[in-house]
Order: sequence, then structure tokens, then C-alpha cells
Amino acid sequence: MKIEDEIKSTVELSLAKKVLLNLSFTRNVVSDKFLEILKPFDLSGEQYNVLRILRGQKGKPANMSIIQERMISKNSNTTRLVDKLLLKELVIRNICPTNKRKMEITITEKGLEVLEKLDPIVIEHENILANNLTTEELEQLNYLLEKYRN
Amino acid sequence: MKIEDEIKSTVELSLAKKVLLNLSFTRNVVSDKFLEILKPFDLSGEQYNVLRILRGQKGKPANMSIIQERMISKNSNTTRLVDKLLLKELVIRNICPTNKRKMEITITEKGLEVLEKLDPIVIEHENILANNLTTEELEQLNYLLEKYRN
DNA sequence: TAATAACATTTGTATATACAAATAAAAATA
DNA sequence: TATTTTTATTTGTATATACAAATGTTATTA
Repeated sequence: MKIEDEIKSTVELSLAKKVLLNLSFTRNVVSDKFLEILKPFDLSGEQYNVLRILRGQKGKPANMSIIQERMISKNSNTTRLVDKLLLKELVIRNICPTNKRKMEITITEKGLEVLEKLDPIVIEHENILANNLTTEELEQLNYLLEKYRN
Repeated sequence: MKIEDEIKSTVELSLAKKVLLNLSFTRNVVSDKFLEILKPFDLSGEQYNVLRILRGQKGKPANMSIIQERMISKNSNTTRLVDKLLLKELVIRNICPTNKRKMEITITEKGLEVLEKLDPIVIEHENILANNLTTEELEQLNYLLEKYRN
């Protein structure tokens, strides 16, 4: 369905405006679907994101700044996100021995297990969406998104 | 910059995953820019969105359900959004005389003035982004986003 | 080396989001 | 017309986001 029909616009929209609305709307649709996937695992989108960043460290701990800069949403409150993950015992947090300002966050075995359970479901979600486009179209979409945001 | 560099990914990403991350990341970048625009006007993104929906009614009031279905983010709490707009005297709210369950929300003169002040700034924002692409590319991006979300 | 600046993270506060439950009115139906 | 169902909106509650200010540590420099 076209974006103007999705939001039942009563006014004529410029192409520039349509692209912006379309971008936000599409992202909301796909992230709502993703949140459905995460719900039974009691994780928010950004909590999942942090876990994946930590797994990407391959055993090495990550400090708060590293997590921050790798997050998709740069404005999240990393401290409180990690607090939540700590309560669920999905990560551990230690003061860096060589620099007491820094915290070292590491994903636990339990955290890795949650991700492993999620992996096939997440991949399926990604593929269901990706299958709506050809490989060339996916590459084109990536190219256009990168170019668009500047 | 490519999405894998933006989020400093340490692992290899599939094309399907890259598109999804790219979509979220791009939307965050452009909506952060938009929030900067709204900040001096003391409006949140969704408050602005509601005002625009109400202006689109061209004098006719809108009830809560109409606002809800036209919003980009379907999970917002429309009641509390309208509460905030009421406090700022940008809208008025009345019980529908023919159906007491319904509320009639109308944008005020003050609300219209705020939108009019914002119009040129918002259009500039849209155009700065749109100018990164050709007309054909913008149309292609719209097409791909619509097809991608299913 | 004492004072100051820079860095890394946390805390506070207001608002927004997500979603279930409650309320209240209207419509359907027995 | 009394009861039930549906519709429209609000309220409650937990969590998330946005962003400024505070805290504590390390590095710089006078």
C-alpha cells in the first residue's frame, strides 16, 4: 500500500515529504514486527541490540562508550539498559582495573543462550522482509538509504 | 558512510540484516535532525504529527480514532498527546454532540500559526535530504520501501 | 604537585511509548 | 426494555527516550 493511503492523508504530499513519511512508517512497521518476536524473550529492541554488540566482542568486554557508539539509536541510556540486562543476568559489569572510570560489560553464558535461541527467528524475520525484494533491489535500497541520510 | 561502518560492526552482516539496520539507522538520523527543528517550538515529533493531521481536516474536527489511524506511529497514546496540545492551547477538545463516546479535536488559530511558522523550515529539511537523490532515485526509494514492508 | 581540564559514566527529571485494563456510551439482540 | 456486545476513549503502570547536570577518575599544565 502506498504511504499516502497508509496514513490516509487528506492533503497532496510532495515527493520529498512522501519519502520521509515512508521511511518512518516502514521502519515502524518492521520494528513493530520485530518487537513481537522479542516479547516472549522479555527483551526490548535496544536490549537485544546491546546483547548483540556484546556477542560481537567475542569474549572481550566492552565499555559503555563502545556500546554507545555501536548502537543504532544513539540517544538510548546505556547505563539503564545495561542495568536491566544485569538484573536478568544476561551480562556482567565490572570496573576496568586499569581505568576506574570505565566499566567492562561482558555477555554471560545465559545471555549467549538467549541470543542463540533468537538467532533463527531473527534471521527468518529478516528474510521474510528481504524476500519481498530481489538481491539487486536490496542492494539498491541500501545504496539509496545511505545516500539519502547524507 | 556504509551502515556497517556507522555502527562499527565487528561481524559480517548479511544483506538482509544490513537493509534492516540501515532502515532503522537512517530513520534515526533523519528524525534526530527533525527533532532539532521542533525543539525551539516545544513540540515532540508526534505532537507535530497530530497538529498536521488536524490541519488536514480543514476546519472539520477529528475524533481520536481518526487521529490514531493517520499517525505514523500507531502505538502512541493519542489521549495524552492531545492533553499536551490542549495545555499549550494548540487544539480544543469537545464531546461530540451526536455520540457522547467520541471526542472532537480541532486545531486552534494558535496551532495553525505554529504550523505556519514551521512550514518553511520543515520543507527545507525535507528538501535538504531529498536533494541527496535524483527524482528518479526518490521514486525508486519510495517504491522499494513500500515493497519491502509488504 | 596543586589546580584545572578532559573523560567516562551515572543520576535526575520530564516526556514518550507500549500495552493491558477500566470506563462509559451506543448498538444489537433476546 | 433489560441484557449483552461493540465502540471510543481514558487511565494505570512499566519501560524507554532525551538531555542536562552531577559524580568520580585520569590527564594536563602552570
